[in-house]
Amino acid sequence: MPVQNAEIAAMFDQTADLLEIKGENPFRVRAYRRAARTVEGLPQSIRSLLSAEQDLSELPGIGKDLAGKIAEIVKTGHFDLLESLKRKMPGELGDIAGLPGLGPKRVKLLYEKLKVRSLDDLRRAIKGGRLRELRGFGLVMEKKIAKALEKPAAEKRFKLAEAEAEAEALVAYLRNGGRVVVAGSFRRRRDTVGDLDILVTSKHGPRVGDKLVGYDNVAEVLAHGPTRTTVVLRSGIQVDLRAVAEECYGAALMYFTGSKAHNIALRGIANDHKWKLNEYGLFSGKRRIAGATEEEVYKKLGLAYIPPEMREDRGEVALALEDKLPRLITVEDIRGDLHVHSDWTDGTAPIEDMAKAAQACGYEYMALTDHSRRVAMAHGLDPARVAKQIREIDKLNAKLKGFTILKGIEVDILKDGRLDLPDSTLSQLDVVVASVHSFFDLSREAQTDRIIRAMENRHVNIVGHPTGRLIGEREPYDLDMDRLTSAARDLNCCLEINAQPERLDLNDIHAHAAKVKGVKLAVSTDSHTVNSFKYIRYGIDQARRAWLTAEDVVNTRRLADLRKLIKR
DNA sequence: GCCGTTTTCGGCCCGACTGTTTTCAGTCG
Repeated sequence: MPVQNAEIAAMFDQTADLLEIKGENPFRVRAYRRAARTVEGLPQSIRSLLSAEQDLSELPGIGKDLAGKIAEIVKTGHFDLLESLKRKMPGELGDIAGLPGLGPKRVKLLYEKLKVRSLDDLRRAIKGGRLRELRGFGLVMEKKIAKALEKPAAEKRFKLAEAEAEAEALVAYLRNGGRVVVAGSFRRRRDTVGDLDILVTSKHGPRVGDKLVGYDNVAEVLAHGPTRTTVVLRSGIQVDLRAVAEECYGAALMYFTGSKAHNIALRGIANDHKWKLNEYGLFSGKRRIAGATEEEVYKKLGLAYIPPEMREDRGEVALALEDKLPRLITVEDIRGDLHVHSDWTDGTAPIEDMAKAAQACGYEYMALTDHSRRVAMAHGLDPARVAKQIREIDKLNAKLKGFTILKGIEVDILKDGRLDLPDSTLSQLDVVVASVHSFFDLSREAQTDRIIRAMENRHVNIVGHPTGRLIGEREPYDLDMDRLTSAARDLNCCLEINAQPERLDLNDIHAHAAKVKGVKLAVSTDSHTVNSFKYIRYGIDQARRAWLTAEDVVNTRRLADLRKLIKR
């Protein structure tokens, strides 16, 4: 089984954990972490880069040594350094370091003084009252750790849309005349959000922290200082509140938006100029030379303004230095939705209502793409009902002004890659979206073959929700994304970014990989109700994170151009 | 371990808060 990028990243992360506990040079530790992020965020698989004889040491944060180690892992499936570290100390030490209050130093102490090698060892040490006797530990910390062991912090990340609902309520509550803005991965529009980072500007900073502590939904207060307050809400989501003065707003917003790796890169640039960048501003000695707005700070650093969605240290800083950032797609660029259901199958509204809702979004067109017969639960259409629906759409189109309903289908991809409707039916349609709705657990090879075979049918214009994931509920099915995107390029078939908040599929990394290969994408809502068209912005969020421009997305085109573009 | 129009050696982001101390180390983001 070929090694995946994510597996290499995980090996590097674990290596970093163990090196850190061992007390290694912290910069060496950081190098492994940085490399893990680079590998993880790579648009292509390491395997394909190697077989194309690409020099891995050209990747950011990867030098000659790590390039060699990556090659070793791909070739052998093993990583010598990690394995020898694990021989010397238990691999689970990394898990222990994940507990609140426990970092590398204390874990090392636990291991050396109390022979704690596992979470169970730790439980026993606490029971025996041995923890509190260690230097740097105490009764309070012992209790905190015991509690965390008892109720393993559900390492939960929240869907962006869920976090948004929580954030909006909280922002409304905290509003105080100053600014209240949610930063962090929420502002970078990541598909899932681990915690809410809220920035407020106020002359009464400490009082805003007090107000947060008094919020109805607060379950626990983790920290509460004059400028920073951390709480956990009942839903389990953590909130970090930070108060700064107005003149620091821009620098603080950058600091709090992250990502951490992006911030480190910017601070490195500040360093090159003998300046210092922190959450209070950009400083030359003690003099603040920028900080009130983000634009000002980026400009002073010699960078173009980097949109939050790109701030992942995936090459955006280098592009900004050369003023070569892509112009990211916006919701306003979208001219139509190419994946829409009606009450003919599992949608809730008649075709006409869906069309009117789409038109109300300012769209020129939508493709009606109800399910095919195989998806029986949804009363999927057979050829006869498709024919009937086509006549219905013709009637509606004659009635509608300035709007076109495209005849379409979301045709089911069968287990062997054949389609659920005959070519004679598909050929009558304007837009064919082909999707997998069954047999999620095929082998990687079989699943990839299956979807490529479906794409080989020249009536197929778009592959719908290509990985099938449901965030937090169902893993993506096993796919060779490299082969899939190459096939999409060669066959001139589009891939979808499905904007349903629980799908967001393709994700940012895969969508970026597709773009890099020259594959066109469709950003669609998969709407089943008249109110779902608004989800388009979640799809656009991920498209922006994938660095897509309007050019990369087919449904930014006027209808005539769209027809030409998706024709095969 | 990475990286380089101030460097191939010597740097490597920066500050808040907590719990443990008696002036600060460790953790966290």
